[in-house]
Amino acid sequence: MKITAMTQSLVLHFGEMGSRWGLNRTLGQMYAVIVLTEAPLNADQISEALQISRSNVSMGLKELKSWNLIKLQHIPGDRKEYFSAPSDIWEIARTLVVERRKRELDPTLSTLRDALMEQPSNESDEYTQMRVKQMHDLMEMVTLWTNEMQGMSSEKLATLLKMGEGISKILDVKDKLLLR
Amino acid sequence: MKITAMTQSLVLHFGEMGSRWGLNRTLGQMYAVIVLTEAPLNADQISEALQISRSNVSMGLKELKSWNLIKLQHIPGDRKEYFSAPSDIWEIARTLVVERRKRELDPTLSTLRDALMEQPSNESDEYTQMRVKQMHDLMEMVTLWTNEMQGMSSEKLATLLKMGEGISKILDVKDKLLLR
DNA sequence: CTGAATTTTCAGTAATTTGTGAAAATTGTA
DNA sequence: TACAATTTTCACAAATTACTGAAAATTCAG
Repeated sequence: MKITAMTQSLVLHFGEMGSRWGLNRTLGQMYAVIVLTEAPLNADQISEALQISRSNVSMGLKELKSWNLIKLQHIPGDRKEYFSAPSDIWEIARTLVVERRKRELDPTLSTLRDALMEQPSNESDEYTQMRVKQMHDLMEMVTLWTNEMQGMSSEKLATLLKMGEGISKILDVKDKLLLR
Repeated sequence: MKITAMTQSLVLHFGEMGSRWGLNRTLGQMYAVIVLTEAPLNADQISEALQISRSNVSMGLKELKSWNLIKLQHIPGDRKEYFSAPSDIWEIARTLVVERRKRELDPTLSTLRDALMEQPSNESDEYTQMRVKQMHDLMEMVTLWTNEMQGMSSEKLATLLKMGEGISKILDVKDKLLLR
């Protein structure tokens, strides 16, 4: 499959960024081409578009599946598997947030909890546990938020995010009008 | 410098996580020991605590400086440089968010803008641009939010984050009571 | 059930990233 | 200014991660 110059340059950029996003170059490129192309793509097309081996594509697809970022579909009369990204960009964002949380926060939260269970052996450990507690509480709040986000419709999420600079004011209003 | 068993196990964990956080193993370990230790540390102490070379510490500190994650201080009568993390965990979180945004979002936002300026050469490019527009708008909103976050006090940030499941309700209330 | 089409696995290699020691540069005090 | 203490740089080595082709496994139409 041939890709346009515009797609090509975007694909290269997302490849560069891939590693910063906890993926890697190839995964970034693969997801870019899938997201930016309207029609579902099969592995051979991706392999050709990105000039990477078929086996590399297979491994990449496996990874993208584990991130829940792609949808598998079949085309009548064609035995190949075709992949596409959700058409709703908010759905992609929601998925990314929750999957990153799983990978970046959950394991740490569990380790922090373990550390809090231990008996501090001296003042140094007491300070350490104090810090651990702070981190733990913060991360738990972030987890609550990402869970909340999962339950929100794309419309509501868009509204919330659009509030941007308004959020601080809403907080004030809430304090003043609703909770006292 | 000797570190306690508790700190040791936390340091190892943060090392593991380091790479998932856009840092790397050593950087994760270094920041962990700095955050979890009450007293400011010098490069030799870090080198000894983590069993890594002095030059590696130097490079790591350089990187942590570029992330604005550590504070340099001097101890009277000692020529060495000592480093510590902010005592306010929210300050650390704010810094992490803005620095990650700089590295993970800003460059992409700029690339997406460029792509939107181009003239689509066919329908395929038109679809691509539509997707690019969606991503661009979403990322711009996230940027707005992180900017907003920078201006918020730790107390306010904690209040906001604590709202957790309440956020959705606040949104509803805002719609009903305040904007009509 | 058979076999061609398709996908996955995996061992070896290639590419990239990280870590080290030695040397250079910088700092600050006497 | 001179020099010892300290930090930084950098070329190379070590470790890790990513990619490939070939072979194995799976799928499904006939």
